[in-house]
Amino acid sequence: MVDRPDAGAPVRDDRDDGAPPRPPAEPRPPSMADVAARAGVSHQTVSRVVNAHPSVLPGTRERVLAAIDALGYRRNSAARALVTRRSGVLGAITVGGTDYGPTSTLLELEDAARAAGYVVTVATLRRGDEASIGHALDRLLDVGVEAVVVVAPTVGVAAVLEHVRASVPVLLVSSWVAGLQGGPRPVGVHAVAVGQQEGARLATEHLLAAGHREVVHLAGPQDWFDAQDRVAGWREACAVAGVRTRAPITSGWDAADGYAAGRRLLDEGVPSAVFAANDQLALGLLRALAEAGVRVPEDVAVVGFDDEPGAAFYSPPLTTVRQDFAALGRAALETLTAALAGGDPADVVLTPQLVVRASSHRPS
Amino acid sequence: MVDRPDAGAPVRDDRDDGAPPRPPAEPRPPSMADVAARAGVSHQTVSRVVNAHPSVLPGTRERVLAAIDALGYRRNSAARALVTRRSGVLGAITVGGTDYGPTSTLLELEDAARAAGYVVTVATLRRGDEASIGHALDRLLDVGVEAVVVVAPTVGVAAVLEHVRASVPVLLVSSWVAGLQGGPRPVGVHAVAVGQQEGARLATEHLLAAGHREVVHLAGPQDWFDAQDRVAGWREACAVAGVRTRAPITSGWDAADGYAAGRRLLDEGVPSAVFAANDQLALGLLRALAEAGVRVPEDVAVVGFDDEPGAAFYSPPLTTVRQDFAALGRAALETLTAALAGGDPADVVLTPQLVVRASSHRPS
DNA sequence: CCATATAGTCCTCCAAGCCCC
DNA sequence: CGGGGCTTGGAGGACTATATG
Repeated sequence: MVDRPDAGAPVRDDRDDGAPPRPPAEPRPPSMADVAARAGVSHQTVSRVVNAHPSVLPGTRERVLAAIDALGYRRNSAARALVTRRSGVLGAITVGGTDYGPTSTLLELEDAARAAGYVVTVATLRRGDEASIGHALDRLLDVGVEAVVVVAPTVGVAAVLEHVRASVPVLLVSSWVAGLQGGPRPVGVHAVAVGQQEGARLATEHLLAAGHREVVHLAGPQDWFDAQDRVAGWREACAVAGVRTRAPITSGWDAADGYAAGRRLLDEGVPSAVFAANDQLALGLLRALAEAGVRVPEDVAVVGFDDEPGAAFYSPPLTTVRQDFAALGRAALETLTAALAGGDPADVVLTPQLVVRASSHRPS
Repeated sequence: MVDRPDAGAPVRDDRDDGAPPRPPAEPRPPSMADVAARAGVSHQTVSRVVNAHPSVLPGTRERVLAAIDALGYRRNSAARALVTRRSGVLGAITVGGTDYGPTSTLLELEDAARAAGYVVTVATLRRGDEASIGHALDRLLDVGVEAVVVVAPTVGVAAVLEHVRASVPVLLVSSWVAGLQGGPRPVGVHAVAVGQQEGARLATEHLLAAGHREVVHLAGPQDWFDAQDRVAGWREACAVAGVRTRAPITSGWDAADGYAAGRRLLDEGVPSAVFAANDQLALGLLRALAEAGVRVPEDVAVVGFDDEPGAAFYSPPLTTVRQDFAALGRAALETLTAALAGGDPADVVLTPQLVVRASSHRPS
């Protein structure tokens, strides 16, 4: 229901000086001054109305709102950001393409951000190398984000964060402690995470409790903090149970990697239990085992990580570790708002949850 | 390597009038004027340098760059956007949570946008109802996006687009023609898509060519343009082959929906071929069939849509329709840049590709 | 050819003005 | 006549563009 911008607008009294005729200025969106003129008030009053300031008479407010509606006015975010020094924009860098974990985290983060009145600008990277992250960060800072969230960080962020020098708060969605061992954490850098190590421990303990004497780990790329943490949790659980470990099989995050690892296990000797670092790896593994006629869970028990949407429908349905991405997104935003308010919020670590399905049912 | 902002900065000669002492202003990021002062030039010259304007002496440029580096200056995007009327930001609305299609499209769009110097602000909606889309659009326009991309549109966008009245170009990633039947397309609204109807036809024809006399369609939610188009393609292929169709089984997009549909088929009578509207539906269907001891492809042939990352590793590996999301993202961005340049780019429809795997191998 | 001054962008904050009781 | 509620005008804010030295 938006009228044409100039419908009924008061005629501007162009000064009749000998100034050269202006070029036929391309249609400029209506400004606060236009609204003010139409409503017969000052631009300041219009500002008060749009910012819900109390000191405006109901009648005046009505007139202003009518003018706003008639002109189709929207306030100019650039001018607003310029003077308030606040853009209302958060930046998010995610690594890992369309993988379920990063995608869900971003989704929930954006949801929480929207609820808090922010908007999220993204840089979705395929690879987490230093250069990519550096460029992405630069871009985001260039467009004036108030804070940056790095989802699914790889070791490359460490070096990059030195460079940023905390011109805005930075939030890592990752277990920091395990990540950047050694160096002190730069100021202005915070962290929230679901306990990856704990999740891996849960998965491994589940298999060990079922009587398996060895749990092979199919690990993710080791330049990911999360992948490192999952290795650590697996190792820890095995150590506590006094079970020996072979070196984890390291690869990417994809089903194809899981399939390749499965082939390798079939060659080298199939263990009775495998903990895969994510569900896609587990899916590929399941496929390799099925092709070889190895039964799951009768011959091999398999556990994944993520509980991605299809996991309950794999063959067999996959036991896995679920992360509460919604809670993670909320925690991320709370941390960020606290940091933006000048505080120094503590890190948050959420607890993951084991979801038991058919792929791990029977001990050998 | 960023010095503290005021290191070595020239002392400002505060005027000695009786003005009240300013409050200890919170540390303001360095402005162009600060850089200019430090480099001993005017702010305009600094502007020239950062915008790679030719008319600057090499020596001057050096001094300015040194000052920029020393102060850790970055240009203020708000001020820049204010005067140029260009934010460098595109808005993207996606519907469908973490589903592979929308996610991939967004990823590739962002990639193309970055290459073109844009940054993308997202609103990731779970549901595509009118209110959600309307709010999301409002938010994006409020932060000053130059154009809006709507990924995976549902019928709700139609009404919303009336409302927007083309204050910025809008791009639908969807087959428009099939979508908003009837009403004329609003000006400033463009469309790019992978031919959904064609993809569905390819899938159905593949099954029919293998000798199946009936292809049951497991459809997606019918408030999605894409779901409607896939139904149309399936129907068209069946009609051409002179094969009768039962009403498609309509549901959501999830594996659980596919599973439920599978159970229903098991009750009502299992056809020899099923075309599922996406891979997750097919996955759920495969699971239901496997549980009932129905073999795929021996007893039932199954084809999906999307070729999501795990599809090649389902049991059995899934025949499906692949969409070139990278090309889609590029096409989207080309269309948008053309529209922003004042043109009226024609719609783009890309061709999908059938990927044949084990799930459809044998005719009955 | 290079550099500077000046105007203009649109908004928010601050101080001052108006009005009416 | 003075005060509170409502409104106004003017001063930035950081940058680009258009003349001017």
